[in-house]
Amino acid sequence: MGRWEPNAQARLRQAALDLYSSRGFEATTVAEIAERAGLTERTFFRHFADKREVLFAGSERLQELLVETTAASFDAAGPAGAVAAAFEHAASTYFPEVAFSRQRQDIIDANPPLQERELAKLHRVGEALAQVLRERGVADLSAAVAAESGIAAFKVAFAGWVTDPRDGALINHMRESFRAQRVLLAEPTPAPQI
Amino acid sequence: MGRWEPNAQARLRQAALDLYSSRGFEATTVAEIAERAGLTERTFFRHFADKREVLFAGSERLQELLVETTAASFDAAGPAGAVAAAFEHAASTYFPEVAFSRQRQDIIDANPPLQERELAKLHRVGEALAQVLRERGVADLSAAVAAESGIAAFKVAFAGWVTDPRDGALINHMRESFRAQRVLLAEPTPAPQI
DNA sequence: GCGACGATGTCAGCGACTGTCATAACCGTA
DNA sequence: TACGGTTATGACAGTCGCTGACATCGTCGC
Repeated sequence: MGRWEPNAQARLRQAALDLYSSRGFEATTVAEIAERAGLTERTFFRHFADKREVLFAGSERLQELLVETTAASFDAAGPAGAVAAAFEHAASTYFPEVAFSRQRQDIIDANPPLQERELAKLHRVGEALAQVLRERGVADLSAAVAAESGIAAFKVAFAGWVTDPRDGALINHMRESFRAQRVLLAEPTPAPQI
Repeated sequence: MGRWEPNAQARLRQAALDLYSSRGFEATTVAEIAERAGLTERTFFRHFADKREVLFAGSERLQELLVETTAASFDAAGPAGAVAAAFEHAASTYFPEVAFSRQRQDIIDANPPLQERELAKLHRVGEALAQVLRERGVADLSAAVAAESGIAAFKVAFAGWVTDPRDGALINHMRESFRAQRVLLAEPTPAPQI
């Protein structure tokens, strides 16, 4: 396929991860990444849209997975239930080892530009899930709220998992997070006026 | 204050908004903005951290407001209730006219980099609200979930408002969104296994 | 008036990202 | 085996966002 060695993209990703971890994201130039991978800067930008995207390539898979499982469990679980079920299913099948996720998250947490990209990816996932719900007859408002609320619970669960892996597998954090959400919002306190 | 004319920052912001609206965000260079404001590119970056920040300067005010009102209504409303109350209060006091918000949102919606920045700002608001709750004895998990869920409802409400202003004031969208969230998550459907 | 201080201008430079064209490897086909 | 088409890469130039360093202008207190 490539000109010389195979797996150009994988080599670029590995080189980027190494440098981001050691020198830091900002202090790493794309030229350095390319050089370490035995390629040129221009080639880097043919494989990744920008310097941040290296860390997020493959996230479409997660979105597809969530869309599929949400659609699959919608009839039985309803909007919010289907979204929760999808995230819990993904928690036990999609995510790599804690150690890897942790290393990746450390890089992201240390760099605002990367956090922005991560949030944007999650937001797109939310839009995709809302779309699934809408296609199944859920009203616009409810669909959006169910999807965004699912994202909210996921964010918290994932953050808790990488922060404190000794609490157990991601699936446990996920269940806890969704449960806490139900408990908190089930309280019959209509927001009072100020 | 300034060297020549006053209100340098306001002039820069206005110039940026005009150009972003007419030519588009990408097609506008910082040099053009500065020139239109009668200043230099370097001065632009003394007033705004980057090209995107022009659209988000002042968002600290919203965060402060939300933090204050969440703290104020916590005792009476509890975690989720206080967050909801804060957003509903902000909805009726903070946000400018629909027309202005709409124009601004059009710019943001048309440019992924700006969406990223907006999501990042909202995320920081969520962190601040979670911090408020934690300081009042709410457990980490519950605090984070309550705050993030509030952000979720707010996002939906705001999007609905700027999309369909004929549905009424932002406060109405906000109440509807939080109500929908309570209804959706109150359904006694524990997420079933897949 | 004079000196401290804050805001602006000027200049040089790095690095992310893009467009364009040339070139080297791969693939099927004759 | 030679050939032509396709695809990935290299090479080069250029734009633009953004920063550091230093000079300069205006304002304010004395």
